[in-house]
Amino acid sequence: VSDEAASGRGTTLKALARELGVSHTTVSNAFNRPDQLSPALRERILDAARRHGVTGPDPAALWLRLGRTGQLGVLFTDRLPYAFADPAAVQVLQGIATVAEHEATALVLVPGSPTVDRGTHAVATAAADGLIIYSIPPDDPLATAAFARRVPTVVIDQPRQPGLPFVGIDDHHAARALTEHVLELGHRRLGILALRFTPHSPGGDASPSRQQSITEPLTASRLAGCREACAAAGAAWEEVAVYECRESSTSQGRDAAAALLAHTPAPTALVAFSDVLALGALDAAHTAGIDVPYQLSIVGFDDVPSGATARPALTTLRQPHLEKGKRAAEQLFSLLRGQTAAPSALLPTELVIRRSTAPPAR
Amino acid sequence: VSDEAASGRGTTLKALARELGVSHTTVSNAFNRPDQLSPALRERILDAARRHGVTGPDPAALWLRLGRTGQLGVLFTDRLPYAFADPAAVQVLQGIATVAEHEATALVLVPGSPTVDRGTHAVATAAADGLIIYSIPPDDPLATAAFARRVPTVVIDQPRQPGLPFVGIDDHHAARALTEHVLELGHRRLGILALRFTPHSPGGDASPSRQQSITEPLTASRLAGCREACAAAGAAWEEVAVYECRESSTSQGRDAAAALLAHTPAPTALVAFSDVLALGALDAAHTAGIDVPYQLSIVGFDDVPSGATARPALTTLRQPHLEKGKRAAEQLFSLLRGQTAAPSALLPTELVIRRSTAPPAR
DNA sequence: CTGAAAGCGCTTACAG
DNA sequence: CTGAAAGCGCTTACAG
Repeated sequence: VSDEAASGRGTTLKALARELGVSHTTVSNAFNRPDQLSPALRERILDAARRHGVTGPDPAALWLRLGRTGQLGVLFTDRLPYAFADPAAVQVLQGIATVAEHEATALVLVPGSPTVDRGTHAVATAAADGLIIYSIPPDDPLATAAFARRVPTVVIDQPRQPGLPFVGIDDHHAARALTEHVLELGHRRLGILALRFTPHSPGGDASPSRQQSITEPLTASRLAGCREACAAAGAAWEEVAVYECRESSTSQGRDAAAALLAHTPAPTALVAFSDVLALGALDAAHTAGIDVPYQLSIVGFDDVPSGATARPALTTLRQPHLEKGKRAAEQLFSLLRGQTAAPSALLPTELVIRRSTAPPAR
Repeated sequence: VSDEAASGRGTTLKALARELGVSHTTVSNAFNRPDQLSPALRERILDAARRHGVTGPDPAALWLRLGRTGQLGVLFTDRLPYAFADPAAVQVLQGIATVAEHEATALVLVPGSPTVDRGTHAVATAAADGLIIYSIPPDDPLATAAFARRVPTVVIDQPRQPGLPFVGIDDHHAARALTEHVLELGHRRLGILALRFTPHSPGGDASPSRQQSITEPLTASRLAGCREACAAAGAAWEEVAVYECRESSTSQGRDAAAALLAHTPAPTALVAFSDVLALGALDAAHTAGIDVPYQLSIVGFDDVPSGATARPALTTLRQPHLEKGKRAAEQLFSLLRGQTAAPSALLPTELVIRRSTAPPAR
């Protein structure tokens, strides 16, 4: 019974059975159905198992036999490493992890793919009984491969899929409320730090014509919300400068703010689609010697902790990230238990006014 | 060929073979050994597969048959959800994810356990070819269960295991350097916001006698470094107030600072074992109307982004978190490829002096 | 180029 | 209370 090293696998239950002179089944029962054998024999078997470092049946065999792995798959954006750069996204994952810990369930984080094929493979192959999909472009091969699995699935934010429960917020409404706040302060020349328009668009200053080509639903909804607020306030949308940020990072926020501020006339208020982006803009303003909020107002979106402690503290639109993750995980677990799917959840958002906004100068 | 819904599994290669009137093997070859059959037949098979939503062989069967899953297990602290609250820890995970994405490999995040049994089970059962262990107490059942797997394993920070490669920093030396900075400014009354002493200790003010019972190697090393610096500078260790924080969060930092500042005489400098803790202390000082750095110096440990943008910007000890994760993942991949283990890596650290430290008042 | 056979490690009726 | 048998879905020599 010492083929462990060679096989890369531990001692098998069968080997244990042979050693003890009992049947394969009996060893299995010792682990799974204690009532099927005498306590004495069971102890003898468990003892031998311990001696051989066997903690239980082989997980690969279990999966094949039982058809479940006890693990949840998580598609955490199409660019796994980038997602960790935004605390808002991390909170979503933390929410998922909170539920997973409680259920003693492991989480399989599936990376998207530089190359299409291998990415498809990783999702198709992920050892998971169900999937949580967070912020994936609707036409991404990752999403396609995920849906092809046909396992219980819950979607957070994007992509909404007919028939699948999702958890999210009303992005349109939220962006409108945020923009209204800025407009009500009297600003008319706005700059928007938007998120990406399509999975592979180049980023940068976005002419109105480029705004036609947006395929990312989240960006489209928010931009539409901004536009609606402007229309209601009688502010000309053509004069709103939009900059596309490819990812939510402070460095993109800095670049975007610098570009936006170089417009003539310069915007008096910047609306960022994430706090991380807004924090980058804040930094750019500091560097340029621009006083926030008296020379420039900046608003974010998300309400991450560092926005609250920034100087000036960031006005933002709060959304419940932790709750998003928790809800999605809970829904997935009830799906897995065969309960009928909970209805999709639209979570509440809230405008949080702090110190980074003020009426325009002059 | 429509048992999909029932079985929870997709169409099998066998079913495909039956439908096409070819052998099981031939279908397998279509996926794995294109040279074993005619291109025309291969296309016919792949076509049928597509029609049935079959993206490849069943992953469970593959794992059992081939003995590998193509996934990496990650034990990300013993309390998975808490780890996401510290940006430093998240950066480690980001480093791991960067390499994983590049290798198109999924990551299995295994939660620790409220209850021992189930936690043990989750590690024992994780669908992983190798393990990365990050910041787990040496005697945690999670660690024990992980080592029992006997798969290629790399440890980050803790617990160092004879025979296993690890990636980390010299905590003793780093803490000493940090403390020396404070001492050189002239401070003699220090307060230390330490990390937990043992997995289940209560936290709070830590008398010298309680300091004897530390089992967490990281806390022990750092405290020893502080102590050594004090001894070298002739500062009495008995007068250094130590507070044990159970986890690295701003709220623990606030509580710790409040408790430490209530000592008589109050410390003139606070040394925190993480930036997140230091940021909490900074907040507590603000709230109490204490001016940092002129009435109180605060130093952190880690160098997370929000420490640099805090007001005042945090003096800290930088450690390369991203690099820790990357190195560990790279070492694990070379282990998995059968290369000899790279030697353990001790990564460099650096004292970063910013605005949160100054000579003591008076 | 194709197909029948063995076996990866296990669980679950089922017969004793 | 115990054990022999079937089968989960696949790959890999091997014989044709």
